[in-house]
Amino acid sequence: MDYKETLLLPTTDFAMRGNLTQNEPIRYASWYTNKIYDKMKTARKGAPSFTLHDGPPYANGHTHIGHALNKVLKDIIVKHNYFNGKSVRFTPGWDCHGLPIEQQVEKKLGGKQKKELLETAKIRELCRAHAAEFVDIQRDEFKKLGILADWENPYVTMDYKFEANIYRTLCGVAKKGLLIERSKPVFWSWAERTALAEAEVEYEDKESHSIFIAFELSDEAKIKLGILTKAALVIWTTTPWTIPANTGISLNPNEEYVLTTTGYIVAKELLNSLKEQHVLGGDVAKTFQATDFENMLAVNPLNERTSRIVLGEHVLIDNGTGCVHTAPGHGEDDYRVGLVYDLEVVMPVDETGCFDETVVGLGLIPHAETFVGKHIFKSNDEIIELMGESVLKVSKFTHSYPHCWRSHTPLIFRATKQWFISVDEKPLGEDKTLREIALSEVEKTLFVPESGRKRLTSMVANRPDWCISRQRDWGVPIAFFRVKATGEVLLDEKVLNFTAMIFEMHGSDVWYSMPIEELLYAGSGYKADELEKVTDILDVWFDSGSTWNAVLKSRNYDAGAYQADLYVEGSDQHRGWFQSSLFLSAAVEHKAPYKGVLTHGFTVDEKGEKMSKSKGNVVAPESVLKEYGSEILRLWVASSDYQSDLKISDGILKQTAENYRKLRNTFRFLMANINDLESLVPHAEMGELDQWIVGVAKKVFDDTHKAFSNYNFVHGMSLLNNFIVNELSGIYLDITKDRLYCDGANDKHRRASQSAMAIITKSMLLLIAPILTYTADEIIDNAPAIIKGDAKNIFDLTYAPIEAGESSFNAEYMNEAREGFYEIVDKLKKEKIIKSTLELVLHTESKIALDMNTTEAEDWFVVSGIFEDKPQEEILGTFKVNEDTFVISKATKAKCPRCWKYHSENEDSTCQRCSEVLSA
RNA sequence: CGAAGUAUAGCUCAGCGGUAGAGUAAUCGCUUGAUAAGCGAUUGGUCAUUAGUUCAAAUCUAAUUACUUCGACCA
Repeated sequence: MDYKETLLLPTTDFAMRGNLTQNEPIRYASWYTNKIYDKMKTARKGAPSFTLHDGPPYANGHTHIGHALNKVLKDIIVKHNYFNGKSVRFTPGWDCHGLPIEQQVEKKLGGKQKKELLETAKIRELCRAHAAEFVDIQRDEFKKLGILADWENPYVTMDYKFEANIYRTLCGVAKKGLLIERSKPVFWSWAERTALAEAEVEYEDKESHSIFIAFELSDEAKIKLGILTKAALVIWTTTPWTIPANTGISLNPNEEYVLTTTGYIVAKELLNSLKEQHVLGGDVAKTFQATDFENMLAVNPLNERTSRIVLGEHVLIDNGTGCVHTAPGHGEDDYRVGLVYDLEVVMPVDETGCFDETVVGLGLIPHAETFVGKHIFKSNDEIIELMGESVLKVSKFTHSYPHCWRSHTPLIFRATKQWFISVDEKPLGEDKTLREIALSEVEKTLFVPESGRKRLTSMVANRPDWCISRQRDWGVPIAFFRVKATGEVLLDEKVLNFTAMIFEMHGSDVWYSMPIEELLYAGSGYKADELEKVTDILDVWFDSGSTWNAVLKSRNYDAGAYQADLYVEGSDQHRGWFQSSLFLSAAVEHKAPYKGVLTHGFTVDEKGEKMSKSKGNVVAPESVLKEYGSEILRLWVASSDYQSDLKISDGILKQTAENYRKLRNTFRFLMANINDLESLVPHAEMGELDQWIVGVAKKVFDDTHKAFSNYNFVHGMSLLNNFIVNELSGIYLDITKDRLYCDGANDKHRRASQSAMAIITKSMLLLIAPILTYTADEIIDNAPAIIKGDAKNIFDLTYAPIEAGESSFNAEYMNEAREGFYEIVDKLKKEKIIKSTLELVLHTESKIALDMNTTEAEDWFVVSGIFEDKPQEEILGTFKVNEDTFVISKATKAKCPRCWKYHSENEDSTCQRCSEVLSA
């Protein structure tokens, strides 16, 4: 007789294989059509809230694996909070303005010349369309990852209302008195008449002058230094045309400088080299520290203007003279040191690269009138000539020099009027500066990992004023009116409010298309023809830095609360979004926009190297979805340590897929085993092993849950995985098979073990639901009522910790016994002495083993008996636990044909238990 | 060049002063009543390198190397 039919074998419709690549898109589509995100909001109405504020990716190009990591991580965190009963919001966003899009559009148009033929308004229209296209593309790509968010109402920084709110944030900063206008040098192409970005600069060879010039110390300085002779600092430069704009000379604060017998001052280190070059002669007359010269004055030999001696770490002593010509209007380092010493920014060059009236007004060059309108590069020789004997040496040489990438003409550094947010001013009504507010807010913020705090702190502490203006087309305009006559900017609140209102209705593009009179409200009292528009746009960091205001504080989105609970971005955003958001929020609201900041590393290949097309190690999200499915990608995110860089490769994904199968199959087996369970057996009535596994599960799930709540998913997943492999699947699910399959359906042992499994299944299901949401939802589709209740899908459920009572089971001892037993069993099997452990019985003096319920103890070892007396049969092996000996021998009874335990009187008849079950 | 982070078995990660751990992969075996599954056993590491502190270092300190990120018209 075949007894298989009389057993209660596991049954379920939940497939062993997920077939994820096929099935995920179907389920995801149903989530979106059934508006699951909205239902999640309804389900947690009135519950405590959790706001994760999404940082906007740039709406250009397809998403890569780094985007996928970022959004999946956010999704896991949001869902973890949701499944723990919180009311969650996740409004995704996109950054839409900025140069890269402008450049893409330019490329499509076929070059800058063609672009310049178009009106700014038309260019902006094309940029807008480009960004909109990629918002759609990226949104679809994110949705394929199973991310639940308000995809219908994302925030898009080019939306009219959004642009208006960026502008309002700017006005808010201005209202606090933190907005200032100041000159700052930028890369400038005089041929193209435009500022350039670093990426638009190419280095090419150029022939330049090499010129040494002596700046005589002022008489006052000489007196202070006790110098009676001629004494001139010698500077070296390759750009004679910047000498008119000289306002300082920089020395290295850590160097010694010498006065020569011939009356020149240079760095001691460089004296010999300068003598060899025949720049100057003589010997050391006197030695000084650089600091001796600080704030003293020298005289510019070209125009007799004074030049302040300052100290700067940027001064190198590997060439030149150690005395660096400093013109804050024409150099980045010069500008910075100039800020420290408050040097005057002189900038007498117009946008075409010619000297302007300034040279006359300030008397920068003798006979200045002849230089007005003259190109700077054509003025070099004349300027050198005008300095006469102060020029110690002139030569020419070829070096690598920045050039414009389009016109291939040499660039210059040119100071232009820019808008800054002053970091060291106090916002109106506050007694701390913006920087101090930001720093104290960083202290209050939660950082994951903690090292982010230090990183952000040092960046906030050291950053200069924030230059927020850009000379570009595609951005939110710094929409201020300037009075033509005075240059003064109108910050009239009513004017600003009206502009914001117009932007809200028509978008900020109208700044370019509408005439001034229409941009002013009726009855403003200002005359349009006396005003001009500021045409600069805002740095895109200002856009994203405003999202706390435009998204969380405005009522335009259902996006959660300001301050957000958490910001989650890559570690590069310490200098980006975390900082721009912090400063704007601190400026206007005097607090950080976030309570917590979580950063993750970058995705790299298996060797830890960054992905690049040329290396061929790029893992595209699309190919992962096609090969493995989004669940595998999500599990990869959860099982990787995101605090440092995340390695991904095909091999790593294969391993992740294996782990997924283990998880999936464990759930399948659990469900299959409890499919006929209708009510739970109380904990006190469970067997020792059931109580034990429930207790272990409780501990593990509590720890896992805690790890997840601390955003430590790697650790949680590893705890969970260990439990599943070792205790649950490895032991408990194996040793309870006899009672589940062979006992009567309603046998108490069977029902108790099923109850333990049901308790574990439900808790574990909700634990992994934030990560493997697709799978959890599929499980609910196939789950018995004892798990499912009246839930329609996984989103109807909430995680609850296991409530476990006492367990008397001595797990440590019994585990050791089990290991000792299986070592011997392995040998017996390899020697073909036995095929199954059920052929064996144990004899022991162990109180712990003997005190257990006999069936429970047999099942623990999967043997057919445990006895106190000595074996009659041949001893097959012995092992010890502590001082207790266990002896293994063959069972004396016959194999029951139904349950395979050696409990029968003969091989043809079933054992007593099975006989009873069969006759019932 | 400067700042920050990371480095433990082929892979993913624990351990963070007291004799190197788990899972996975690999190898071998059992099982066909979880079966494109399950169970067991075995192999595998100078804890990046070097030098210190200490009775004792994977763990603390310093330097070095490799990789990654950041270093303002660029998201």
